[in-house]
Amino acid sequence: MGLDIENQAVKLAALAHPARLKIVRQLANENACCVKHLVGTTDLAQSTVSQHLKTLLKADLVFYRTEKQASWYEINREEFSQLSKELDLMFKDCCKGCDC
Amino acid sequence: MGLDIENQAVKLAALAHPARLKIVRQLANENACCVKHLVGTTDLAQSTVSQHLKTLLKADLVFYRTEKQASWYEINREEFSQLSKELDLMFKDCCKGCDC
DNA sequence: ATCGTATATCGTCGATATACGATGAAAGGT
DNA sequence: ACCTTTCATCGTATATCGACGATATACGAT
Repeated sequence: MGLDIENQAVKLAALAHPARLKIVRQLANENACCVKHLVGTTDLAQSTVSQHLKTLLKADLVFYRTEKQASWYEINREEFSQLSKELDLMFKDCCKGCDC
Repeated sequence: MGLDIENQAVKLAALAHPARLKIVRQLANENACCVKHLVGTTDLAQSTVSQHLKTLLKADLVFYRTEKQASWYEINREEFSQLSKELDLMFKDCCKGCDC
């Protein structure tokens, strides 16, 4: 059971921006970060970072929880793993409809 | 030597559209297709398909050659392989700055 | 109650993306 | 020479993205 093509496109689009890639790397390194910390590691306004996080959240690439007055975003490794595998299969799938 | 973050974003953006994902799958299955054939497998105008192919070409995800009056686009498996690997590393890279 | 901190959302605006039809170039066939 | 096929590019209309500042919300501290 793979992702449908629309869902794949949403996830890929969520990653298709340098700022969001940086955020994802940061999350991968620290597992979870609050927004203020991510604002510190990028040179973007807080509202812009929140917007990027919303994009990642909608694509299910991160988890979200609040703790006290802070919001914590955590990387969703399962989804990354699946996306990576599907990308790998995508270009290897050279034999649909033939016998090799 | 990995791709820089801008290049990663360009490649991911090139894949972040259902029509281009379908085109890529078609190319993966048949290795190479001419434009007319790809127009037949999508429900888009020929000019739109050409535009999508240009996007994939700029991201180095496909090769291009002309043969007779046709243009052939071929999947670049090397680039897909690298992108897939980097995506895989991205979310696994939990240990930058520690010893594990 | 008020203040300060952390975050989300809104409104705006320029830039980019996406779709189409029209047009033109290249090459093959008659 | 002329027509057809195949494709790229241009022009245009519309939608979405990406950035910011301003504002709203939530909550802990004083």
